[in-house]
Amino acid sequence: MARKRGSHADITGPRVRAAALRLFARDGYAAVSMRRIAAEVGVQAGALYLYTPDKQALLFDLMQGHMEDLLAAWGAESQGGDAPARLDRFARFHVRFHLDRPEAVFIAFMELRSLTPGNFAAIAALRGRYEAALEGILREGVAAGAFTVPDTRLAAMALIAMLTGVTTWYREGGRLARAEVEGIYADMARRAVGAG
Amino acid sequence: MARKRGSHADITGPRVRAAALRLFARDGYAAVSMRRIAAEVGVQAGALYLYTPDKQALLFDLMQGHMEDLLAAWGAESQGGDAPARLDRFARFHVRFHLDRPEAVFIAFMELRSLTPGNFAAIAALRGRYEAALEGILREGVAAGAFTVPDTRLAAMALIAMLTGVTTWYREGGRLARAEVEGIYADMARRAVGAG
DNA sequence: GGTTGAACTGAACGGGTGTTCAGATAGCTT
DNA sequence: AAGCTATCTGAACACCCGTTCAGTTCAACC
Repeated sequence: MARKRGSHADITGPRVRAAALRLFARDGYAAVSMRRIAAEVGVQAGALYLYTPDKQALLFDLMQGHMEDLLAAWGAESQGGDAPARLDRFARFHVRFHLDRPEAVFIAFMELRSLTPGNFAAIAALRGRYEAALEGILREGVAAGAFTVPDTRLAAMALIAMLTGVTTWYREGGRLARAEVEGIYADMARRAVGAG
Repeated sequence: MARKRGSHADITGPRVRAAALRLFARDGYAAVSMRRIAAEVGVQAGALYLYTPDKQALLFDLMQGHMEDLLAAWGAESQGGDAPARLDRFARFHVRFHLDRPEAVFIAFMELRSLTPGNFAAIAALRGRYEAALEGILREGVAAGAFTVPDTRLAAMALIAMLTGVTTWYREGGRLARAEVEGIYADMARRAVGAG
């Protein structure tokens, strides 16, 4: 047999990435085989190589796309306001963004070690830009006397870890609504840096 | 060939666990082969099965041991004091304990999905007890009017995520000493829950 | 100093891995 | 209606996987 009915690159390509995202998030990059991804898409393993040069590139593209989405989304939302206002927006944005794409977040965090050195460096650089964005807000707040933090780098890492952690326990339809969760995290972040 | 010179179960057993810990933490459970672990110990793959029934049990034992160590260590340190004092001790303890065993922490956090359902439930239960310990402190503090937290469960998860995050960036011999890091994290935790 | 048994080897088992590629087909273009 | 090409199959490649086990060797005991 050969070409399937109604098959199309525009359809299969995204389906390959979606299947890879789901499976990498659930079982981990190393534990997922190309055959498994292909089965999810309803195709033979060889067909995947029409859409990715290899398995590593599939992972890298997912992670890079996620980090670029993250930076672009924050870039669109970050402008204006003083440090406390921007920290509040950052916290809410971070929680919202991460709750919207738990699988991509999970992969971006867990599969760094599955990247080849070159790919790792590229993702680490993108991540560094995001961390620097938060640290910039903290430095600005410290300079303006609005925040009390002995070390802005440490505080930025601590806040990001705290906020990202929401994905480990939050379940849709649970006790708390998204908006409440956003608000509570933003409050904790604000207080953690000593803002009134 | 067969038995090595000076070989002994008392020596090889711990070496197997140490090698597995190191490799699982670095490359991930699924990405590490039994042959790789064996090579690290200086033994053939078959010999590993004198020390573990299978690969899954090797992972489970490492994780269970870590969680039990964690609970026992906190149990020995938790007694006495009011809620703010206990929260301070918890934060410092958590940071210190995690900085002492970054590899075990990494595995306990990352490899939950590599566990069989039964083993997962066992580890999740241990983890739940630890989270409950912190939540207990928070509830006590709220009842005494010392903390302001709208949701103790959320706050407990947020604090643990924040504190555990120290392992992702802290490097020995870096800019900050351990004691400083402990103190800063404890301050952030205290303020995050609205304690004076 | 001979015997025993714990510790380990090395080969094998069936099956899975990422990746390649010649060949087949479905749908678009002309 | 014919031809073309993007899309996909199915088999094969060389290699790695976790696990088992008969056989070998060394250290400790009697």
